[in-house]
Amino acid sequence: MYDVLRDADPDTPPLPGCGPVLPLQDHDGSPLRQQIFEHIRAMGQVARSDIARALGVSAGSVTALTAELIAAGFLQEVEDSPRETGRGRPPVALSVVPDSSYVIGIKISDDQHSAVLTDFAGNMVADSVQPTTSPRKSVAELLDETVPLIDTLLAQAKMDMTRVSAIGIGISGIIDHQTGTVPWSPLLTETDADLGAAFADRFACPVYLDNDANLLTLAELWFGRGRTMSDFAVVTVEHGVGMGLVLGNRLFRGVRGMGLELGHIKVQLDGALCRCGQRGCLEAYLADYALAREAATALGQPGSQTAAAALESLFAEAKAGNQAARTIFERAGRYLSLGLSNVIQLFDPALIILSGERMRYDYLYADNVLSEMHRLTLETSRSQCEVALHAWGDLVWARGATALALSATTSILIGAVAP
Amino acid sequence: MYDVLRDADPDTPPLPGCGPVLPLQDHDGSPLRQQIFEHIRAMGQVARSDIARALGVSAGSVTALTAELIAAGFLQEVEDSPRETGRGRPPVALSVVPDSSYVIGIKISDDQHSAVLTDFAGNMVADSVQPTTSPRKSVAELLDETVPLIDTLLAQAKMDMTRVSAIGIGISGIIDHQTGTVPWSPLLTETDADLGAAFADRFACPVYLDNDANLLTLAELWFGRGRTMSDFAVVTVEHGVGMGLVLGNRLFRGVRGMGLELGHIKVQLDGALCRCGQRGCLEAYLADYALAREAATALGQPGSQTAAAALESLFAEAKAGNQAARTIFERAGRYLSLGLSNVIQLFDPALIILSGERMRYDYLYADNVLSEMHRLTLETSRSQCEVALHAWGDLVWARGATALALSATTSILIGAVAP
DNA sequence: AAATTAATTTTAGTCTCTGAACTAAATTAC
DNA sequence: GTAATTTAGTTCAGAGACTAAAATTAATTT
Repeated sequence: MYDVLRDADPDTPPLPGCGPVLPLQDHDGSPLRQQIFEHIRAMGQVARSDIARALGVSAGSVTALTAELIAAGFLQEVEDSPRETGRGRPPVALSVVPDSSYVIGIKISDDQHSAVLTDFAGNMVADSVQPTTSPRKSVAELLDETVPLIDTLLAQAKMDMTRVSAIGIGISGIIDHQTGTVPWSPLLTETDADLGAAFADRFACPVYLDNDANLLTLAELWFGRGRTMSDFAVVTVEHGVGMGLVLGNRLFRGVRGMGLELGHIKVQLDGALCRCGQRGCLEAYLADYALAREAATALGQPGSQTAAAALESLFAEAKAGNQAARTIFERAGRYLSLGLSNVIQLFDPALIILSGERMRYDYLYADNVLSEMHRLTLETSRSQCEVALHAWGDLVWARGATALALSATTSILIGAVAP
Repeated sequence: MYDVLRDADPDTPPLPGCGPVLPLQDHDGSPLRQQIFEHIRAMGQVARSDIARALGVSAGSVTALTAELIAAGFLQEVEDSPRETGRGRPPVALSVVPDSSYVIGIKISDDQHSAVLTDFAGNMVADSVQPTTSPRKSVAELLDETVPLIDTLLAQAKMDMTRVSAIGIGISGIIDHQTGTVPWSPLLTETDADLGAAFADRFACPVYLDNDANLLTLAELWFGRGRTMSDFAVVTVEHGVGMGLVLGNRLFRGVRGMGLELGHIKVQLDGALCRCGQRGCLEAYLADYALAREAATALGQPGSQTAAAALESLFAEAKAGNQAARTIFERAGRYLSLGLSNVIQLFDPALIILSGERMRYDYLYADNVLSEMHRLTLETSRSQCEVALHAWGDLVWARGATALALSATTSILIGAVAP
């Protein structure tokens, strides 16, 4: 019933290119030059005539604008002609010049930081991971920790910072994407930290910030299943319960940029205690610490072990047939159904992607969770919501951060190409 | 604590004009001609120079485009100059020619239909109400019932259909705004009724359809508090619990046009039975039939009376000090808090308007509902959500329907003005 | 080799909107 | 009362972004 996606799925050859494949419904804002560039990157390679047809613009415009982009070094003609079948003059495919620009994506975590270097065509060129000791630190300490991370990355690709156009950074907490500030994060000792500016200063490079859930959503939009969907939701269950939403190929960040806190919608009056201090939050029934708490009670496990370890042993117990352990997962599964059903009821997406690194607790992602979700949802026949499970490697977040940097960098660089 | 708005509030003189006052953030799509027209209508009357400043366009463009619109009969210069204070040449205000076009808004209900005639400047010119006997009928019967409704309306304004440019219709149920079809409605015997086409045929006029909650939201956006807010949510508690959302001055209808079913989000696993057949829906704790059901149980009232009557006597009992009646309202109030808190958590609006005709059960709209809502919400200091209570007359829905027709008609008529 | 087909390129506009110069109508300074 | 000052509105050449249609190029058929 679930549509399970894995990174190295052999039977689904990855689409060429990166970024959303479908055109924006509302693509008035961006000039045609940028639309053409983004279409070429999304398709991997396309001929001018196909671009004209796909975007519904005249061939003359495509010739003129691609000529500018070729002259500026962002596009190139592909030598070997891919299509030999046609009758008339063979099309000449265009593609993005990969090393016309690079971006770095960084994910800050409590136990390790990861980084990815991506070229302008969206190819992952290098990656590095750096363990960290203290989960919570000052901005200055964080900056110092990031230097070797980026050094390793650049050394791997035999590059230096001068060719990097932007850095995207993901960190959990309350993030103000607009200003690049962090009102609060569990990983920082400061509040209202001007993290974006601090990084921009240190690395002399534009910096873009966002939270985990949005990064994951961008990763789906740029590199995953979401590329062929212009509207979808992403739900992730990890330390907390997060959600992201894409509307018309664009990340929706909530009216004032702080919405989509799926983990803290209330699913029970006076319900279970959440780490946010309130009661009845969805997260309090579903996140790792919630299950670990129940494991400690039901199985008499010591409360001293980490949430991850408690969860592992709870999972093993359930697998071994322990009924109490199973009940814990089952209840969590029912609450997941309820949460997903509420997402469908409010946003009516055509697709929900359950994404993240730990999508592997069968009990949580069993078929009956899905059927319970549909049972809890008022759906007209035409609008059954599809649900896909996408287990990524641990570099997803950093890749999502490169998508963030890439999309911002693209409009700047391509917008600056003069006629 | 609540910001209570009433239609005839003496201390808040109504803003002139109609429609959103704030410009669209993303107003690339509409040509400048339409932007100028809509700005003039929103302001009631403005001088050309003010338009240029407000929209950030050159004065030359404003002169040229307004000249076209004046020639086409949509705009006029206002004779008496309103501002006498300035130094230089006095500005000449422009305003919409009210009778350049008219639209009709119709609300279909179970017990009565109402209609409003609005001129192109947004003024309500006439209204009529027609009782109906059977709550559920065929499209053909509905059409027949609508004829006298519209006849009365036109007679009142001494007009005929030839001057009406569009009809907006609101009906409860599952409405497909795009196609004008009604997959299901409690007021129709047919399913998948092509209601829009049927009306368009009968009245020889473009017809636009939408559901109650969206109409109410449009009424707020065009004529109410929402005019000065480009992003807000509307929540209404009537027969059911409805919700509407405005993002960037535009009505957000959910990804596929069927979302925002706030009444059917689940707030309790295996909770109270909802009329949709499922359990634990917010509506099952909050809508009139839910309260009436509890009233029947707690007060031993006969189940035979209407929900409205049961609710009235329950309210009277509560007012008189009946503890059981009070408890019913109190619990409903807590669930309202919970529902509002979930709206804030997911959408993060700056304002929620509690709107509708029956905003008068103090117990439901008491200050402690509001404080409970804030208590249930994770809010950073900068983003406290404001809540306003807006009690409209029973023509709100029909007025909202005129807004629907007006916005569609405007782009057609103004777009057709040739240079 | 000529006809046909399809992909680009060129060229001559069209549309929309801006910017700067110019006119119009009032107030204020002397 | 007249000139300087201010603000509103008008005119018009032209930039920028595209389009439409003719011209060119390069292959496939016949």
